[in-house]
Amino acid sequence: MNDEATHRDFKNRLYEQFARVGKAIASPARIEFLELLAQGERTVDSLAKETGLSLANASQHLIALREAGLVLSRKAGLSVHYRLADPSVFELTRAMRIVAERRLAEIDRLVAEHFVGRADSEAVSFEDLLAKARSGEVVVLDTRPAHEYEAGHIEGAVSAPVDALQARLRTLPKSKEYVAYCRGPYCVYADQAVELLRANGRTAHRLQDGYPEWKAAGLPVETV
Amino acid sequence: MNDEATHRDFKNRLYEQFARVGKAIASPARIEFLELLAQGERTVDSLAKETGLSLANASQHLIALREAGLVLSRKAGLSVHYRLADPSVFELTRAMRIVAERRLAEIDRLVAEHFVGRADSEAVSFEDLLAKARSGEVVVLDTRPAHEYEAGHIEGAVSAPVDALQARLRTLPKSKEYVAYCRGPYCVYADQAVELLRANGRTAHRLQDGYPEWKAAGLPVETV
DNA sequence: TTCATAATCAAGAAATCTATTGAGTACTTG
DNA sequence: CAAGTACTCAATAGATTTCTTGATTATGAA
Repeated sequence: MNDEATHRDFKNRLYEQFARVGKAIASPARIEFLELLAQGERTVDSLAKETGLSLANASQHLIALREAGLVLSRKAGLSVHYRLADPSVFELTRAMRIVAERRLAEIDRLVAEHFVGRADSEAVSFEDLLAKARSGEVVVLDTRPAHEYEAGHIEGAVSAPVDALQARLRTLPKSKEYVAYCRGPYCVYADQAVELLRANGRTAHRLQDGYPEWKAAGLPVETV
Repeated sequence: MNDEATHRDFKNRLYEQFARVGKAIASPARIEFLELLAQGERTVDSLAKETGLSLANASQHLIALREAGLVLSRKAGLSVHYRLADPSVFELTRAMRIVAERRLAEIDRLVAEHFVGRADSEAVSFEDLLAKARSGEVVVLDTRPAHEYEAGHIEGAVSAPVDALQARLRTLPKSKEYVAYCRGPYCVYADQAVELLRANGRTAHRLQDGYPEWKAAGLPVETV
């Protein structure tokens, strides 16, 4: 087929290409962007503001992600909207997260410290939610910012951004059961919502994972 | 739960941990090591020789992988043996490969150039092989170096390193059908074996993927 | 004990990556 | 058209990564 030297050269070039993808997820800032983009399309400006990075810096990171093939962009008016290029990109971030969770003790320490009092046993699994949803007794609350809800949410979920939840309490009857979700396993919006709801006499639980995981599992979603 | 600043700090620390894993797969050399380690345990020296890196350099990369939690090591006599720390590490490399294949045109170009004449349609899928194996008419050839076969191989496969295949031809009757596999989709040993077998009047096909993929799929494996 | 081997450590040069700053471009609005 | 906004580009300092070289440690063999 090919000689030894040619083959070594091929391998080197191939691994170099794979490494382009690896390098893309080698920076905390870019990993955070990928997590936010897993919720839906976002502009450079909005990503920069949410993460606290300067606009120029955010732009450079996004360009790096685009050059590694992980995201795509489109220009609309003044803004440039970035989005994940392929579902496989979310799978990659998930694979990275799983390795980190299994192998880095530091993660356990951080999570235990930050989510004091969060009992994993209280979280509702996707199967549980699907079963409850059929019974009609459960209200699913999307606690992410409104624009993320609009970009896509769990079928039948109601937008209830955690900032605005207090004001919406009147519209949430005590007779119902609530399940709150947000961006993913480390997102706190759902936890905060559950806390607030319980403090106000509602029955509420957190969904085990977030919207991107739900969507990746092929479960029903809705876009406005 | 926690205030805004504390939460930002938690996120930063968390993404930093994820990035440790990302950084580990951001180097072509380390990616190659992970692919080799997916075949089974190997010593620093053997990895250095196979990849052409200096011993010190190989050692440093392996230490970096260990510190990121991706591999484990054990000392036996003079040698230190490294191995993948967890099946999730192979899944991570696979996720990276899939993103690269889907998103980087350069990969298609490289593969098309290097594997001239390789028809993907000729490859045998895992299901095909399982069906054929039951009929008993197929011989499965492991074309990797002997020590990789010994570290673990597809159940029922015969070790037939491609270097030694010519000499073994006499023991391979023309009446049988052969399926050759090796390290993975970009490994050429199986292609070379198929070529040699066909040139000598045998019916031979390449298996679609390699041993690590077979094992990850939960299909039957054997260790000596 | 002496020697050889396998691996790691330590130090340094070169390359690469990251964040910042300031300028420049494209587009929208008044 | 002028002003403002969103983004990118270009240049740069500082940090990090990579590879090399030579020394050091640990183990096994003679």
